[in-house]
Amino acid sequence: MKIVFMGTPDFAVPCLCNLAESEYEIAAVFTQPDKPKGRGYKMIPTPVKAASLEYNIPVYQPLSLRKGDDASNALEMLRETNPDLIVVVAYGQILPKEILDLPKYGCINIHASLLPSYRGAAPIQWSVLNGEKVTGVTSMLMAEGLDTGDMLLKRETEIGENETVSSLHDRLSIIGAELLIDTIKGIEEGSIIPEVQDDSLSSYASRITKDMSELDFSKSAKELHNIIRGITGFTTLEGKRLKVYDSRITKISNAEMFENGTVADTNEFIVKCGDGMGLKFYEIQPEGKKRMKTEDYLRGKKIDPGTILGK
RNA sequence: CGCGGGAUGGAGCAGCUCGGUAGCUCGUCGGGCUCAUAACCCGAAGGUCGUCAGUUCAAAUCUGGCUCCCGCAA
Repeated sequence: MKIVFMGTPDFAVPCLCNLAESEYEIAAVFTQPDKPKGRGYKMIPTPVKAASLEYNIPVYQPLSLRKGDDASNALEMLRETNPDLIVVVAYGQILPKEILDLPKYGCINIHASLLPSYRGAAPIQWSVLNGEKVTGVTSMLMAEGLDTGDMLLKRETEIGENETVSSLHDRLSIIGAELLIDTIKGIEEGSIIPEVQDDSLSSYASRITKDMSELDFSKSAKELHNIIRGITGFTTLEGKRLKVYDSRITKISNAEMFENGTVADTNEFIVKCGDGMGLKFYEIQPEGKKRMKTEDYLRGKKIDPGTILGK
């Protein structure tokens, strides 16, 4: 079985590695072009590119698969390669019909949700954001619509009450890598019966934007906790940005004494939220500093009683 | 050369403006108190103040270069 792999971020790397170490042949890897990123606008290779180079697999980075010279070159290259299967994992580009129809077994995709729920760009974040208790990974045959193809295999996993997006992401990426191998085996053996998605049950996980992660303390502690877990919250403390990576919901006494967003307990960094519950910050990152446990932060920094966040 | 913050015993910080004895909150180790303890008391170890050079009688502190970390923006 000759395979072409398409993927870009960290999530796709375990899939690529599993495949590279399997009996299957990866003829080529497609990933998004390097872009100037980060401080100083340095060019950073995508995680999938970095991994591909480790395995000495040729990497292609067309600007687009749908239009321009890059697209026609890519199509031509794919025709020459003539893969039996194209595997797409968080590639970040839409595949045109000519490519979808090209491989003998078609194109399959690994998606980090239990389809038809959370189709789209940010399924992991949204499942945490919405406080879901269960999520999973689905493999599917790709169709022209976004994550609408027929489903092949699924695997579930529970989301812990205080689980953060990073641990869930890592777990799903491992599960996805296993599911990918199982799916390919199943396709070869012809043992999988594709299942059509019920569009009436579908939901869409749109891209996450900056403003969504700003902590608004008029919201309930639970909502804020989910934002922190799902997309990392931020607020301001004494005019400086404070990222919040991990938190716990707690009760606070005399909640009515405090305005929303007040640090009700300065020894533990518990903040009063809109529903009268408290949110204890567990892991934070002040501007210009490293990410650290709140416990460590408070050893050096004393918060003035009555401090209100976000102002 | 996109804008900005930072590097001080194991952790988190202060000290730098106005150069001259290394500080704070913890942790660690030893001892004490206690039925007991993460509580309390006493004591100890542990730092060439990121790195290289310069100014100076004297540099954590002033000047310049370098390395690494981080926030914003993309």
